Amino acid sequence: MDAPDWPRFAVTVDLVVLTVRAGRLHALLVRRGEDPWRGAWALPGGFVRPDEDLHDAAARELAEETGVHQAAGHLEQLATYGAPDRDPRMRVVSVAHLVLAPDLPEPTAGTDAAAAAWVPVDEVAAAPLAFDHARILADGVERARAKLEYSPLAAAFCAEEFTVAELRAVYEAVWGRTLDPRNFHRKVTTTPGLLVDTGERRAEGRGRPAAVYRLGPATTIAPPLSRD
Amino acid sequence: MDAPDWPRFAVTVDLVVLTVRAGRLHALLVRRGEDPWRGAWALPGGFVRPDEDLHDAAARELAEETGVHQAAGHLEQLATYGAPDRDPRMRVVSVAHLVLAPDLPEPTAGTDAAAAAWVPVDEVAAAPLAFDHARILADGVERARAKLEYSPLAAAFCAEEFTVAELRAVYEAVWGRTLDPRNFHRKVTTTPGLLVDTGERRAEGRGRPAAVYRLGPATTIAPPLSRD
DNA sequence: TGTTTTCTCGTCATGACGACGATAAGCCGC
DNA sequence: GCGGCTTATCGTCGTCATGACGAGAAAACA
Repeated sequence: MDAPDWPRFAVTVDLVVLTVRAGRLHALLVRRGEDPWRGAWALPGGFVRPDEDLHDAAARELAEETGVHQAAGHLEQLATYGAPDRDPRMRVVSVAHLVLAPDLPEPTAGTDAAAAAWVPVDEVAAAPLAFDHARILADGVERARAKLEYSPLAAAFCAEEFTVAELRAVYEAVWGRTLDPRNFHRKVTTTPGLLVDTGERRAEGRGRPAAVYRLGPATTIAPPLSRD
Repeated sequence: MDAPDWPRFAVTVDLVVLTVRAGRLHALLVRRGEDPWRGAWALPGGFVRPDEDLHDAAARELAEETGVHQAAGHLEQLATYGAPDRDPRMRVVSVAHLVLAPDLPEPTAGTDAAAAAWVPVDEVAAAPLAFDHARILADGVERARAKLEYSPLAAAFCAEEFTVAELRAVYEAVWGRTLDPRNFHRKVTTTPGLLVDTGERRAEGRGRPAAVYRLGPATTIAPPLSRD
């Protein structure tokens, strides 16, 4: 009755892993060791196992291939890419996921990948990506930029405790523009439930020490911040 | 070299088809004619063909199974659902799509489906859906509600030419709340590029005839409408 | 002890919005 | 034809959020 004559596909997860380093938005890329696209940069990813949920597969590949453990940070599904010719070997449907991670101490400690590197997203155009990964990366970056407007997701780029200036630096790096420190401070500190003051304060070198906050229970920023 | 030992999955598309009828948001559901879940309501959908893009598969299934041609309306990818046990027969990964369609003259002229019907979304809870389709439908409805805030997508529920009152009726049906006609009128008519006045006006029974508009080139509504 | 740097609080004008009044322009029943 | 009803459209007003910017607070540095 259940004749297995349905078309069969390979299903993979691809990962758009973003972080903020040195004031710039970076993506995690790996260098391919096999054909096709041998030697080209690609998004980390791999095949989904037979009894594995998509989300679990993404988290596993993240840990396996990049050494990034999703303890901190944020993982969400991005979109699915399934053009018939996107992989010349076979029919592959890839469920792309978006990861926002704080800048890790171990930058590219990959177990599996030939080489992994953080690449500034505005320099990726110079190094063509394998398959349709350029499009996937662009979609992931756009999703991240959009979500910072109305969600507290910027904190996923920070440590658990952070200052307003650190949070603002995330926005400036992701959006590629400067924000007025005073208006930004007013916005994030007066949005109810967004930030919780830990009472501590921290001096980052020069200047007056900043209050240290932790993320509050708010899930949205309404009205949103605007990137214009 | 390419040993075909990768896990193989069946890939389907499922459709969340929404329309506004009689002032209420409806979803298009089909009644299943096969086990499992025989006799239960389900989302329309089907298997992706070996050489077919995901978007094309969704459009094909929409036409085949529901008789809805996507000439008017809007089709976008929603999300992908791939829990290992979501279908007891086999490992199925489903790429859900969201369709927003104007109220069609032929409501449920299905070619393939045993029975298809428009069901008000707030009555779906009374009739449990097959598989994880309740979750998919909820995600689709939430996506539609959210997108009306900042995009001109409400017009996808209308004919090509429409009045401000018709557009407002869409918002009220999708959001399940009333909006002030005067403030709504001000918002949509003063947002640059959102509406183009056709010069015509149309009398819908009682009351002063309304100006007839067509969608303009604007792609976003900023600042957004708020559903509170 | 200044000077610089950064954090934080205020001020002010502008713009968008919710609540609502008022007018315009068509139906309907008599 | 004439009010009455209904809907569309235009205005007004107070409130709130915002961008631009001034100014004080609190540290490091010379």
